[in-house]
Amino acid sequence: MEPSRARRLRPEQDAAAPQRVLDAIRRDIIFGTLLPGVRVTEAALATKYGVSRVPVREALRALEAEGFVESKPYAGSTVAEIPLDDAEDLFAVRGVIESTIARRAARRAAAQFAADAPSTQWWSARRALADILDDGDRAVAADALADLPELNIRFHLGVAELSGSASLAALLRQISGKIEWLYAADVDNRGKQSWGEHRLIMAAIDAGSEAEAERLMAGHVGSSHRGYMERFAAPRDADGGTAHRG
Amino acid sequence: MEPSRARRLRPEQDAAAPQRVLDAIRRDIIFGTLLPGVRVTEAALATKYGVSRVPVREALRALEAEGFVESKPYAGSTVAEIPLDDAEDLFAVRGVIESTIARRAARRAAAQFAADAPSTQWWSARRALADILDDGDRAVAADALADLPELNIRFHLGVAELSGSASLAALLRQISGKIEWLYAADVDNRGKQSWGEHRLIMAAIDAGSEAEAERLMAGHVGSSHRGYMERFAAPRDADGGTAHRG
DNA sequence: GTACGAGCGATTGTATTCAATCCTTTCGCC
DNA sequence: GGCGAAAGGATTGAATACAATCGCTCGTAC
Repeated sequence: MEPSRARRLRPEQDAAAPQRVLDAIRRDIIFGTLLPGVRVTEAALATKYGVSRVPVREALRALEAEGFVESKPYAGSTVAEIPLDDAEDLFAVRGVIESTIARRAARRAAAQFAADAPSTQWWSARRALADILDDGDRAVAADALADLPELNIRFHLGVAELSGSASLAALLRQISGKIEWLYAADVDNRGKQSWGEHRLIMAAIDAGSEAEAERLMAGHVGSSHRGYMERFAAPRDADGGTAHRG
Repeated sequence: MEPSRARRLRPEQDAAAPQRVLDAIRRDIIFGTLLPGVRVTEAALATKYGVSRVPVREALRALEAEGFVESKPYAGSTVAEIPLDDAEDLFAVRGVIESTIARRAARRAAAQFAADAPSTQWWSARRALADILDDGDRAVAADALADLPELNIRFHLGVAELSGSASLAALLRQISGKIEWLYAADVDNRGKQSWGEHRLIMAAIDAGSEAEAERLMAGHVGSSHRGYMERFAAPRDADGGTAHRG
């Protein structure tokens, strides 16, 4: 299972190269290494990550679907603008998706405990969530706030996994990148408090309380929403218009 | 330009081959030509559509992101099951996305009419919607219900275009395939009535009535939801379980 | 007769190669 | 001196070639 480094004498066949490149580029965009408007060429990325252009192409297509880059035929790709205008909509939709996910997860947890033998898949997802919660607590204790955006999105995706709804999980995955983007911009403000709410949500899911899990998740997302808007949207609220990208 | 039947002296650079292949495969899945569980190989698809494996790979990746196929490394892709279990969630999320889109579209329409010169982009989107509405009316009049699923999704995507929210449009595009899938399964039942509601929504948007547009769109999606569930989910409701795919 | 393992065919993942298109620069003309 | 058009370089899109992996079948041992 593990890619031993001794085995890599010639292969270069990772079978995960596109995913690795995708994560790396997205990370660079989210944390500001790649600034909006910058043009990215396939050849440069291929050289940077030590692969050929084919995996890079797949990664760029995925990033385009996620809204991180914009491409035109034969004209290349550029990094998209930070979606400030869309933040309001994004939070609204995210609230519904995540609330539904939380309800589903609680229902499924109850079903798993009722059954004689919980499914292996469910258990491994639950264990992964426990680890994520511990890692996040350690990061908070050590003031390592830079680690929180990734842990945050992994927690939410983990809950989606636990919910068992493939459609909802795919949808959340679709917008997870932008959520992380917005989260990273506000992590120094609300990061610690926000992380603390995760254990309450987890407890409600474990208890099988559908309504409680849904309510807590809605509140969790709503708080992030308000915090973000107060910090970033307030100055632009007066003119009532959108500030950039027409 | 045209793919001559002579030998491929020149490789025919379409620059749109992946999109064409993507639409074709998705269409085959939606309309039942490709049945769930069937294994699809890249080579076969490449031969069928007269392209190489590279564009086929891109199309398969996109289909995977949309949830139409499932892939494992080195193990190939299979057509996913019809998402009956997820239909409930899908309709719920879709309701929020489309309601928000309708509200946004009405707001933007009012802004366009208030300005001296509406933007070219807005006008072309509005014109396209008018054509779609006419085409749909003709299809209904001619009892050509098979045309409605595609026209339906084009109408809703067109409204998203009109809303000006790139995030919401991308999100709707993400689930549009499955919406069309569900719609096609129920078009003989609710197709005509459902189509008639589109002009009411369009009128509310043109009038700039945000609340009205949102209300109508929520009702429109909600009706589809109820109709679909009454037809497909009711028989399975008694046993309280999910029937397939765990 | 059944279970286990090695060999083989089939299929995917990536690299390399070549054609088509776009963008920039420069040359010619007004 | 300014403007327009064509040529060249740069970059993307697709096809072909090759390496790595998986699933299946056949053979063998128990």
